[in-house]
Parts: sequence; structure tokens; C-alpha cells
Amino acid sequence: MLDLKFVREHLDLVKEKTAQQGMDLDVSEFERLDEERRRLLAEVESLKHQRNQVNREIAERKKAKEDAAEIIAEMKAVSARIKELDSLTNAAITAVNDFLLQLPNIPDDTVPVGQSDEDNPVVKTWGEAPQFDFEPLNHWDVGVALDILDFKRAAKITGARFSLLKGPASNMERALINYMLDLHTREHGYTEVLTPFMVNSDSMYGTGQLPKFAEESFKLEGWDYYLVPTAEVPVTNIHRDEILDGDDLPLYYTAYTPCFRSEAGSYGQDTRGMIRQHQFDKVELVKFCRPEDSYDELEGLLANAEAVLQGLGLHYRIVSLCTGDLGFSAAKTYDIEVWLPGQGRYREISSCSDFTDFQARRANIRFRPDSNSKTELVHTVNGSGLAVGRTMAAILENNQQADGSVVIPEVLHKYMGGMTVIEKTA
RNA sequence: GGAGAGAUGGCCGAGCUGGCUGAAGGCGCUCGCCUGCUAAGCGAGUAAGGGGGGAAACUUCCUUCGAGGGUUCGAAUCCCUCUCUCUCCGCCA
Repeated sequence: MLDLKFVREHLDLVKEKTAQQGMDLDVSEFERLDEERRRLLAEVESLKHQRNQVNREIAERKKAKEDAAEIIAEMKAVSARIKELDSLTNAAITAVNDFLLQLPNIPDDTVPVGQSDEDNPVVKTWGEAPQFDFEPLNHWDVGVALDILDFKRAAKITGARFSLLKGPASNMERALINYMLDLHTREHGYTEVLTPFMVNSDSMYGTGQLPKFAEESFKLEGWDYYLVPTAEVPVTNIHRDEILDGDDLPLYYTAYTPCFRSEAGSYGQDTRGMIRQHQFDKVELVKFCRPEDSYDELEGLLANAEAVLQGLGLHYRIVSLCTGDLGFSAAKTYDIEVWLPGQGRYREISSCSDFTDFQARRANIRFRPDSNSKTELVHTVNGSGLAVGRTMAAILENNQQADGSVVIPEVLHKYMGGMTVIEKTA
């Protein structure tokens, strides 16, 4: 959420920036709502002031055993009016708030201007695409042939967009999670947390999934609980409604969670394989930091995510999301895209964003720079480090061999009982 | 699932026979004083959000004692609903 004062004072800028993201903002509507809100507030507050003063008078008279019946009768009318105005005021505040909740974050000045993902500039490439002397297969063909991935039975158990992992694949899933968590905790300074996999709606509002993206989430029937779409939600909300000590910043957290997404609106895309599932595992990186540090913290977090791919020896590139492709809450985002030879293209495997104070304002996460100063909103930065299912897909496609076997990256050997290659077992 | 207790400021903890209580006291923290250093001691200050005024320091008003409703001229204090925490019983991985 953007700051009310900021929006009021920079309406043209907000209008211009949101237009870059394809929104047509009704500025006059906002001005009307905002004025309405302030008008009502002024009126009801002056009545409350009057009531407070007269109440003091009543208290004194009662104490002196004097009669107060007359002014009590007078106050009855005032109180009734306050009640009316209070509900109008609350409605006006809610209206302004709802308007603000619809507004996306303002992109940072360094974000490239563009319409869609086709306009995202590549800012870095690492490694090289492996060469094959045969036609590389898609990961699902590799996995099914090895009898370690089973989409048919997953569909029987649940439905489309789920997968059943078997033997070395399920072991590799665990191995990847542990490899990533160990790397981030032992070498990158993150604190590991294991969170609830369901969150309440306050948490979903805090990170910006609600109210705009309700249809993307799975909600439990009869409960105010949602299956986490990403660990970003529970981890960021660890500090919701808290005032952090400035000396404790920055805070680094990493968490493994499964992620649940309805993928509404993506019908027909990536219907095969593990790329786009209703449930997938992810290791997330989340930072809380001082405002002046957030862009540096984003660069650092990106490097932490890259280290995972470098350790696995997977070729990737980094793109900087342009204004038209930027997510709702982000001020700046880098996507890491891993090379998938079976598909012959790069696919997003991590998305690292600086949310500036956008989430912090919604989630009310503040800090005190030093013990004598006022509170300020923290900045939040987060990114995948990495999406586990897509990492497995990348390994299956990049490390496949002519005989159908798959070479296991060396860093995973110790997590897989020394196994070095996945071969078809008769 | 059954029975009971509770939720107050950064933390602990009074108030809960309704009216100078935004809230005693303590801890912590900040500034100052003092003791040769440290520890202790003394004094002052120390909630958040919002509206108005001011260039600013600041000032003024409103709101907030788990959340939401109600009673009342007036609610941290009374009533209702919900959420969460704790204790006991039952059940269970």
C-alpha cells in the first residue's frame, strides 16, 4: 500500500506510474473520497471535543452533588449525532483505504520501461547451455521413462497440475531443499524458520495477495485460512504489527514451504510437467532492512539465489522486469531464468524483489532507527532461493544422457546417500 | 470435545463497586548529575495512529487498554459475540 499523504501530494506521479503498468486511475474519485474523509473527520472530532469537555463538567457537578440533568439531556443529542457521523466517517476511511489497496507499488527509477515480458532486458548470463549429441527430452519424458515421475497417478489421486515423485526423484526433492537451506543458513547468514502452511486473511493482506488476487489462492472452506501461495506470506508476517529494534536490522530469514496456487488464468499453459503446478516446494529468502539499504539488499539476495544454481552447475540468465511486467507489490524485480534444453528456452526459477515500504505499510512493520527517534517503516526484500520443482526439472533436462540416465549434481550426492546418477531400474 | 482463568504501553504488572487513568508501580531505554574505573546512586524524559496550525523546534485536538457490537451524558472498567493464551478432563499423531 502506498502512503496516503504521498498519494495526495503526488497524484500526477501516481497516475503516470500506474499507467505504465496498464492501470487507468480515476484521480478525481480519489480526491473526492479523500476530501470527504477529512471533512467528516474534522466535524466528528470537534463534536467529540465538545463531548469530552462537557463530560468533565458533568463529572465535577456530580462530585459536588449539583444537578446536571440539563446538560446531560443536551449531550444526549450530541452523542446521537456523533454516532451517525462515526459510521459515515468509518465508511469514508474504508473507501479511501480500499482505493489505496488497489494501487500497485511505484516502480523504482532504475526499472526499465516496457509493456510486457518481451521488454525485460537480460542483465546477466552465467554458464553455458550444455551440448547434446542427441535430441534432449523434456523433463517429464525423462522422469516418466526413469519411473521417477508419475503424473497419471497424481491426477488420479487429486487432479491435474499435481505430481507424484518416486524413489530417486522424491529423494532429490528432499536433497535440493536441504542443500538450499544449508547453503543459505551456513554461508549466507539466513535464519531458518518453519512456518504454518496456512495463513489467515490478515497475513494475506499484509503481503498484498489480498484483496486483488483472491482467485489465485486456495481458501479453506468454512475457515478464514488460506494455503500459503509462497513462504513470503508467513515469513513476512512474522513481524506484522511489530516495532523492531533498529540495531537488529537487517533480519534475514529462509524458509522451506510447499506453495499452493490455483493458477487461474493460465489454462492451456505448461499443462505438462512440473513447471506449473497447484502445489510445489520452494525455499524462500526474506529480508527486513532499513530503507536506505534495500536496493543493496536486493542485489545481495539475488546473488544468494544465484549461488544455488552455480552450485548445481545450471546455466541461467537474469532479467530485470520492466514496468509492464512488474508485480503488484514490487518496486523492482529480477527474475532468474534457468535454461531448459528439453524445452529449448529459459524459464523463471526465482523472482527477487524489493518491495520498499509497500508490504511494511500494509503489514505495519516498523523499526526505531535509534532509541530516541520516531518509528519508520522497514523495507522488505524477498526472493525464491529457489523453486524446487523447477530446479529438479532443470536438472533432469540439463543432466540427461543418451541412455536416458541423469547425472546428479555433486553437491547433492551427500544428501542422496552417495548416489551419483539416476538410472532406469529393471 | 467438556470445565474454568485470562488478554492493559518496548517488557512485567496495578486498575475492573463506570467520571482529571493514556492509564499507578517496576524493568528497560535516553539525557544530565555524582563516585578515580566498573557496579551502585540521584534527577528528568520515554506509546502508537490520525486531523488542524507552524519553515522548523513545536503545538493543539481526536482515537486506541485482544477484535467487533451494545448499555450510558460518559466505559480499560457493565452486557453480548468472536479470536487468541493458560490450567484441568477427554481424545489423538
